[in-house]
Amino acid sequence: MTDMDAYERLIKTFTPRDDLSSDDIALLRSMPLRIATYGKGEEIIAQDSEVSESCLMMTGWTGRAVYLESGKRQITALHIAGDFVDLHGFTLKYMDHSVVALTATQVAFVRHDELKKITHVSPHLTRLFWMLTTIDGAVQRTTIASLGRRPALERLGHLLCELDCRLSVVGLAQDHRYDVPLVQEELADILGLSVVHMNRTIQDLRKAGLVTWQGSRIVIHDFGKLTQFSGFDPRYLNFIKRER
Amino acid sequence: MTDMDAYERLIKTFTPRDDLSSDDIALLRSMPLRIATYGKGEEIIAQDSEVSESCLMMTGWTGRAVYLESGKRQITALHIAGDFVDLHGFTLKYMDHSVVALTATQVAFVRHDELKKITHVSPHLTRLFWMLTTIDGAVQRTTIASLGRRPALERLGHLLCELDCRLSVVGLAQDHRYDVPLVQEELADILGLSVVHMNRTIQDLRKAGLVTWQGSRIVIHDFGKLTQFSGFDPRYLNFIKRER
DNA sequence: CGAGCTTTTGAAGAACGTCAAGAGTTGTGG
DNA sequence: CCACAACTCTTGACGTTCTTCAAAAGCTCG
Repeated sequence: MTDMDAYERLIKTFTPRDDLSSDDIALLRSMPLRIATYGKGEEIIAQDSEVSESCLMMTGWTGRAVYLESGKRQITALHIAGDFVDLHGFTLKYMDHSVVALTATQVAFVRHDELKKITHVSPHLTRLFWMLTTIDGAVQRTTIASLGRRPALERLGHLLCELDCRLSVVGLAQDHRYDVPLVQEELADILGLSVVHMNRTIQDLRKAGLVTWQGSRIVIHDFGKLTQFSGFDPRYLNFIKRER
Repeated sequence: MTDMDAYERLIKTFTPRDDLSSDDIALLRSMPLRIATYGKGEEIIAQDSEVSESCLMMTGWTGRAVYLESGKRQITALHIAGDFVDLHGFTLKYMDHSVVALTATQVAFVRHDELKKITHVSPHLTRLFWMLTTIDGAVQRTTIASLGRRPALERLGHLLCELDCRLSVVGLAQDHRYDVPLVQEELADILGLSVVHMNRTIQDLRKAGLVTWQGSRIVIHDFGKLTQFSGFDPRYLNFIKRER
């Protein structure tokens, strides 16, 4: 994990969803990448800015944050290793949100002119990059359903199930155990709750015996039970290999 | 409006965001379309199904509905003329939500093999189709921010501002007047509220003097005031012409 | 050890949901 | 054209969920 290079990281983002040809891989490897690091709390991309490159997560956690006029903040998405945080910037240019490093973070930037080149030479890779943005949309729809129709406890349970799946795929969770290096205020901004209610909801989840949660370490005791309780169905994550 | 053909409709979806060359237009016109109509309440695409075509809205209103185990429903997006409701199905195939006709509806289906062909022959059109799905993502992020951090009244105000903008572009709103052919239960499912609270929120909005709302007819008295009140910033809709 | 951050607790209130019923509207069949 | 059924909107009463304010307790790091 530690010494995985950025190209391998990128390749491993695609392979759970479709096979890559050796030409595909060679083309990916031909793209220049710019590695950058950020400290905890740093802003990687500013809300309302215009972008000409997009960033792939190597290590750490980032979030997409929307700051409202009221001073409130909503984190609309959480990103971990292998996620292309702002690939939508390739077609939009305008950033409707900021990207913040929630932990120390290493990312690899790809210039948009390189992505544009790919749309000219590889329809298949183009569709795969496109797919990454539509999977992102699927995750967002699930978030909308959670925020709109699930009470706090189920919302939290659903998030933990999603993180379990996503972290497992990149080797950051085993046996339904993983670290969530976020403070409760950040979790509250993800789940649309106040910090106080976030804290009480976590305690409720503990009391329900569904998870052990000490510091940043989370252990899900009965994953099936948690998925059922929170209405989690992993299919929206599209971890399925098919021709795309 | 009434006798606009499906190709014109499609072209008009792109042109507010980027210019099309005559080759682009010819290519779009070469795609076979299948026109279909649906009655109010009919399901156009079933949740959890696999799709091999995507549909462009010609007339009417549709919504993306997620049905939860609890029996609750969340409408994650609203679609009107010119919207490509399930273009993400091209890269995902799996539908994590259903598409329902909220009014009588006419749509044009495009087969995915035709879209695939486009990825082989037109990088530019490919990026434009891709853009439609990323704009969709931007709208979803705004929805997440609304559901997570805005109280009911502002949430409703924000929705009305968004609809005003989107309907105006396709000629279905003038002078901040338009029709919303939805019952309050549907609005509640969009805004994540109960029907009763939806009703009271609409009444609050009326009392605040911000809109007149009789039957399906909505008149926004002071659009600037409403945008300010609800924190609406239209930039996320990406109605800006630029090279994509 | 102390400052600053994070978690936790209590108490009070606001926002929103649920239940139940009445009023208004629309559509349909006789 | 009327009557009735079904749907939609509205209102009231009450309960629950969640927020806000305030402060205490625990943790971390220099």
